Amino acid sequence: MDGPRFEPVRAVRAYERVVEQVEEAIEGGTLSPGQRLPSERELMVQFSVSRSTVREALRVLQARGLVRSRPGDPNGAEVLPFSPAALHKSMTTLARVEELSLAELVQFRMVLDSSAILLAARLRTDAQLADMESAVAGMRAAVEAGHDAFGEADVAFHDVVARSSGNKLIQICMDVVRSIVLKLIAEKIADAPDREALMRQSIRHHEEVLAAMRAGDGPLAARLSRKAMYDYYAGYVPAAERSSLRALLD
Amino acid sequence: MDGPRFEPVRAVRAYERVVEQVEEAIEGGTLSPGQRLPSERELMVQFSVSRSTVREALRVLQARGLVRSRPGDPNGAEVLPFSPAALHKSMTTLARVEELSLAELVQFRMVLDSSAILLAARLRTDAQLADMESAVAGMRAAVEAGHDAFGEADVAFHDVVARSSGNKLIQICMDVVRSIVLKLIAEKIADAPDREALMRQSIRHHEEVLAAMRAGDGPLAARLSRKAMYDYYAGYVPAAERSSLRALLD
DNA sequence: TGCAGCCTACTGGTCCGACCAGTGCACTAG
DNA sequence: CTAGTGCACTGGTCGGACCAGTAGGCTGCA
Repeated sequence: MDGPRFEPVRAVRAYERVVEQVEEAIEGGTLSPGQRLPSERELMVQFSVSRSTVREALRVLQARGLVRSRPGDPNGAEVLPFSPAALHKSMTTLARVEELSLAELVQFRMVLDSSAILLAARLRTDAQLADMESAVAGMRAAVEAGHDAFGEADVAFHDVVARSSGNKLIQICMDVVRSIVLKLIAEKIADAPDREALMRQSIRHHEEVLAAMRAGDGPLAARLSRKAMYDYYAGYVPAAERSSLRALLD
Repeated sequence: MDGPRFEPVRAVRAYERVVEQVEEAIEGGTLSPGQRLPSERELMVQFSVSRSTVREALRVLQARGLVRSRPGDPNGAEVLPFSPAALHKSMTTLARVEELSLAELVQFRMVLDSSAILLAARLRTDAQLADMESAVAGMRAAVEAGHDAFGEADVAFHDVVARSSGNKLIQICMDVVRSIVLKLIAEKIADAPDREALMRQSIRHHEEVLAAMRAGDGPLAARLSRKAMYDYYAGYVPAAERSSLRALLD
């Protein structure tokens, strides 16, 4: 026997215990979205801490996207429904701190997008397929309307696909990573010399993927989507890292 | 013309502007990990706000994993290197709020793991392959040593694979999702009646995957890994959702 | 009776000043 | 030269104060 092994009691600050309790109440369902927390002055009585402490705790909870408070609101802070905002934030930070290269982000998109397509090809409903059709139609219509509209239609297509995959985690991550990638290369895309040709090629690619999905051939659709994304983004990735992207092509 | 469209100026709180400035300094590289922020009393002079405001800002930055402060430290808060802790936290919340089912998490792991294996099969170095071999050897040795040791060896294997994929984002997401899944079913696994048989089957699966990677057959290795993970986890997933997992098998 | 407008009692946001328990460093006493 | 002791800081917490908002009840007019 080593004798009783005592853990070092790391000092736990007061506001942390407040955060903990509220967090458990929310995650445990005692507090559900839409409900209100007591006012700060009431909380400071219940927890018997000062208002500063209560407020620091609320700031943390707010940063985690769990609650929101509005000045002047006669009720206390509002418990929010979950939103991937916090996830989005931390992933964006990860990318911004330059820890992530564009190649890694694009590669991740290739993985997620093709997986979503594979799943959607097998699990989609007819209504969802129709939504995809109309999204591609929207892309066609947007060629003339300028680059912004085209981008939006493109995003709409991938959104439908992500929803059709039936996996919310894939959907959220795709959304997050896509917006990061688009922000990173927004100006480069706008300056592309042959924008219209790129758009038409992109539409052709989407039509091919869609056809494969309609036919129920998931693996083909997935393969086509990886190829399409490679063709679209490879130019923006430093040549040295392109081979790691090609490793995902068959 | 609609006339000039004015955006509603949503009230931006003082502490938010403090957060913003510090965040930009960190993400822009002006402040790099290991460096110290000025003390709270110094910050309140620089930003000309009260200490409460400074502290609320610091709480937010701390919640985002960007800084850490220690009581009594003669220097100010420390700028932290990026860690996926915040990512982990938000994804865990997402899972706890019951927004994410076990099936979705396992499915996501199947996608990420098989993609990492596909990439690793093509991009791995010989040293990394050797690490994988020894990880599997560790799994064999751990069968007798009990379930915890086996789990650790298993994790070690997948960690090497993730590193070998060359994609930090895949690596981080795998780590986060894996730990969430393992926590969700930890007790169920411990109670499994035929633990040893499961371990031996798992080892066989890993050996097959490893053989395919050694041979450079990425697609085969990826397919095997999806199958292996399905076999391992399907039992814990409600029957109704299993079909969505099978959609990833060929 | 009906409604427009004011009034009040709250809310959160910010500030100030104070105290405490830690920490590191310089200085002192041996 | 070193061991020990203060001191001057740090962050954590507290309490009180003021402000600009909001919502809902109340009043007074039509």
